[in-house]
Amino acid sequence: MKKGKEVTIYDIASELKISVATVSRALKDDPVVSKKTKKKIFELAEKMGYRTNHFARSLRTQETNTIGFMIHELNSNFANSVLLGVEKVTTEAGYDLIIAHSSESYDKEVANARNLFNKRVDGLIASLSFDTKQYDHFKQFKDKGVPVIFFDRVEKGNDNTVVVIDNYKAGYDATQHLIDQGCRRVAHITSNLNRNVYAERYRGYKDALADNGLDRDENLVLVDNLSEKAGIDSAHKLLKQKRKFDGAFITNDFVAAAFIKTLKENGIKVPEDVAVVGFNNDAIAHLIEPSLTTINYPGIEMGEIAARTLINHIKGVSNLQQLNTLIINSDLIVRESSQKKKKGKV
Amino acid sequence: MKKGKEVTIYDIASELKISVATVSRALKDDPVVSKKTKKKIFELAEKMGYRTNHFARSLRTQETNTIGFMIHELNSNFANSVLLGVEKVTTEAGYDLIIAHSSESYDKEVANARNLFNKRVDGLIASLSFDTKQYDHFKQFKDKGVPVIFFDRVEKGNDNTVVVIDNYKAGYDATQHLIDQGCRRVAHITSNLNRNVYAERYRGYKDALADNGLDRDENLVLVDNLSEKAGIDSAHKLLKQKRKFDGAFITNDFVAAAFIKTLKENGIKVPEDVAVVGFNNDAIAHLIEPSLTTINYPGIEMGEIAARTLINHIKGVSNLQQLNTLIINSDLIVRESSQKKKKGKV
DNA sequence: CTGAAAGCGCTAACAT
DNA sequence: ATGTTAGCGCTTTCAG
Repeated sequence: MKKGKEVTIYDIASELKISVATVSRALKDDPVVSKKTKKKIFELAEKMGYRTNHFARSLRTQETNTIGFMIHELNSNFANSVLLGVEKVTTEAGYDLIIAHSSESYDKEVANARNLFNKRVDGLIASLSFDTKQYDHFKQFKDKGVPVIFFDRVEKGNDNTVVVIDNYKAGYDATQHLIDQGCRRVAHITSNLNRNVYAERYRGYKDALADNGLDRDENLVLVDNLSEKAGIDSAHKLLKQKRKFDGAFITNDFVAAAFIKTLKENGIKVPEDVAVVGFNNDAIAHLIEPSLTTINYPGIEMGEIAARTLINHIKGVSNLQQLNTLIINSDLIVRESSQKKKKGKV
Repeated sequence: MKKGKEVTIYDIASELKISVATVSRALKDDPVVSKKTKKKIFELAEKMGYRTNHFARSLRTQETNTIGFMIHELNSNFANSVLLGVEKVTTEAGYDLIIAHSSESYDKEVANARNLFNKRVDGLIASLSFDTKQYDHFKQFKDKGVPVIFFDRVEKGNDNTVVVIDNYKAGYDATQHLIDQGCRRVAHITSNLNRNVYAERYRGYKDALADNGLDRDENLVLVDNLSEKAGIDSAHKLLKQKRKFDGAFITNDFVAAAFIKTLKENGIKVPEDVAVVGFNNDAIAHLIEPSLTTINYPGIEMGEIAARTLINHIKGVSNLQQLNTLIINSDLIVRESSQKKKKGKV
């Protein structure tokens, strides 16, 4: 950027003895320009090493061709899957992506929102951090007419467009499956219940127990931070309780892996003594022993859908106002860790 | 961006009855502007909801404040760690990051390079894809004076600045460790030997064998694509060979996990029958059983160093020409999967 | 189908 | 310490 002169449309125009307007039009493939002049222009542009100046263009058009991606953290399989999906779609559509992650901090999330706002993204795809309870920092986008799509961790009870899975159903199915396997005291290890995803899964868990006439024991519900340590600690806590538990629905595969490992180290057999269901279907799920029953959470798909929906809205192909909630399929994948009854490999 | 008028420095200037130049200077915190006027300007800017127009600025200054990040793929732990490190540093320094991944394809890599070049990134951080054998697509950056730093998969034999670990040493240490544990026939599962990382690890492997007076059997060296399937297939291939093997140095933890799982399914004990060393120290390494001995490959650190070095160069604090190779520490982490002799948990 | 010219918002000489 | 002004490269009316 510093050395050497950049070729501009003026250089091309004067070389070809035509006007910059024509060059500008030709470069955008405007049908109003004749094939002949277009050809000349393209060839010379290529030859001279011309590259469009996106700043000049954005300055003029007031469009940035940039999409902001706000995520609670960047170091999980799920987060990366979503990013992968988003990146795929935005790249294909010719948009740049600015990534900002909050490390689960509300303050950082606010700062990121401000930054992306100042960078004038054309649209925003966001997942909330753990402790976000206020949503004023998204208002500036709405005020300016910048579309926002939430995914996974979404702001509930508002007219936002959100892309989610049916977390209630997933929680219900996971718990029901454990009950079907003969579990009567099912623990639930989850995270901040202010976030829709965990709240909904918890609700599914509770309803499944109730629907099967099982008592619920709040001592079996542990809220932690989805770290590996959380899995280890939770296992220890549950093992210390007098009343035994025979199943666990854990809202994250990594936590589940650490949990199972800890159980095994303490002589508890999985699934014989305790059946376990995880969440996400991370790659780790089928590599540990026993392989982990889990809920498939298709991050790539979620990212693709969020990005595609946003871009369609930006381009005016569709309208976000018309749709509020996009629900992506998620399924229970049964592997060894939960099969008390019919044992089998997957 | 579309609705509502944006506030510009002209609005602030006319409101305050001063010149735009002063406003511009004040906003950049230029010491030449008096404290008093600065204060007035900041307050009004805040009140009016002013936000700098980065396009106008970039158009003027010819600086984009953007850094390009080219990576071979985005779906590995290592890749994400590097991204995390890069993102941290660039964000702190006020740079935007444009991410482009090649999915291990040379053609895509070329296209990405072109795109980032056209977007006029101020600098580039890149890791090469599998089959990249030609490097012309990086020439355009050098010609324009845009600094490029390679990491991990680097272009060798050139005067590029590269950030790497000592792959030779890592390969040597891993192999030596297996030999120390009593292994005599050590397999090596690796990937495309055109890439420096795998070539160097292989060289370390060979030298360690030689230095210990062990024969090398090329049938024990398998080149594959780092997929999970590669781990499974490799295990089957090795098991089919008449001559037994008693150790394996595998250039990727995920492959190693699948490899070990396959061995176990075939009644082979790890580490008793076959000792295994992986590479990367992914989270999975200590969650599988037996826990996996591996080489710690600090991706976050690598990303941070690459980004910091690049930015220092851009800002003129230091000069890339002066340094060619930055080597990051990596160590062997001994866990259960390799300990034939003294068993112990980690 | 092509051209002339204004202007997007900012910065940096060059004045004062 | 502050002001004037040209110009970064592009798009887009408006005219022809």
